[in-house]
Amino acid sequence: MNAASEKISAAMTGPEKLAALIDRIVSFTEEEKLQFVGSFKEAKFKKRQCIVQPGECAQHRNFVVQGAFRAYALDDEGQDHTISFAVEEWWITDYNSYIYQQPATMSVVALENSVVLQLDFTSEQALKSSNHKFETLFRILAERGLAAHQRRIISNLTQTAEQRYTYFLTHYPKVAQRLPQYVLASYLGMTTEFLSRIRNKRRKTKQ
Amino acid sequence: MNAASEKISAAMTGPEKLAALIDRIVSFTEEEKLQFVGSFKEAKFKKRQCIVQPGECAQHRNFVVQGAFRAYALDDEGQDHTISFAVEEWWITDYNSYIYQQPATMSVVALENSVVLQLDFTSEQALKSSNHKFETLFRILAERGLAAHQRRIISNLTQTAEQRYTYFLTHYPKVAQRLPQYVLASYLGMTTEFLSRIRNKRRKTKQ
DNA sequence: CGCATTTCTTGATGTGGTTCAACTTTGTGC
DNA sequence: GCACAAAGTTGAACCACATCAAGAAATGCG
Repeated sequence: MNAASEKISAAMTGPEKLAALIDRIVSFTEEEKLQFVGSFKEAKFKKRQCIVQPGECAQHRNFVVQGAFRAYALDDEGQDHTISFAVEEWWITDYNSYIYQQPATMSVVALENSVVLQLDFTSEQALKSSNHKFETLFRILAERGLAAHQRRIISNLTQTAEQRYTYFLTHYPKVAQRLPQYVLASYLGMTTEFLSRIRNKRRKTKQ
Repeated sequence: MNAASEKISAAMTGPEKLAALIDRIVSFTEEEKLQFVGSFKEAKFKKRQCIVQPGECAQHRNFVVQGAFRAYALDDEGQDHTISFAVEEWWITDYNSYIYQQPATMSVVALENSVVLQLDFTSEQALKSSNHKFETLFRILAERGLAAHQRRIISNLTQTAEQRYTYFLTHYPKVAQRLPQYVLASYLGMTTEFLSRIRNKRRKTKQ
């Protein structure tokens, strides 16, 4: 079976998921996939465990095999803001810290007991210089991330809290159910109280 | 003289600026720099001229040689929001449109009479596949853009309007003077009236 | 199971920032 | 250099969303 056409399913192992994912972005040989996936190490984290801490350098790019994580930062008043999150087959780290190898400004924690595949910075450099195709893969990942971040900035600037929630709900219905409300609220740039009110209001008008 | 150590100055030509810029990111031979820069075409735009329009595909990645541009989107009420801007030696386009080659959602317009070097999508693909180093260069540009966008999202989520303005002012004092106030205000996520009040208040408390 | 902790809800009140409108200043094309 | 357009200012009213507080529900864990 050709992994390029393979749908990623919960039944697959972590390495299988990762191999299938990269094969959909750039076409690889079996050996290349093995080399790529072999550069990652599996790690398990319990709920509330931290994989990146402010002040310390983000060592890894993390591919989520099972579970969920969120990255958050604190403001001057100690308020918590969700910068990004990740569920199965998504990536997460403090990119600013990872790519510049500087101390992180945010925390990344497990929201559930989770399994990830971790690629450390040095191994990533080795992969990229060993094969043009790996360089291409990371370039595409970065570009897509850039485009997604730009869409989020547009959404934050142009939409109201309720519009952002509605958008999220239609595009990520499963994730919206799975994330704790305070995580979703702070990701969308509002308080948990306000999101509660929005949901309440929508429940009433819907039926 | 080695371009890697060369400071970019207003006296340089567009191609010289571009060559110096890429050489600071990845080390290139003279031929490589010529090949890279040769793939760009110079174009001039008058103030208020549009280089990307909503509905049409962003054809180019634009390197600003002289002048200034801004990218903006309109919300449901027709309000104008500055998504990004660029002055000399910065890049600008609708990335989402450019990388996926889909219709743009935003407009990019010249804020002054300007000169740019334009790389069209097909030429960019050719460059990337012809040489691993070019692929690396674009990967690094995308990564840095991603990190910058993430910092902006954090700033929008965690800071007040005044804090964002203060931050901008200390980090980009010249740009802050050069951009029209309504552009800066909508970039920072506030109205031009409110930025006017912030500036006014700061003038009073400073002296 | 049962107790503690975390998460969510709801109301009352507060505020950072917007809106609208009228005016002043600055820039620009002919 | 004048006329008109574009950009910036100021005040008053308003609103989307935050804050605070207190209780209810859900979750986790010994």
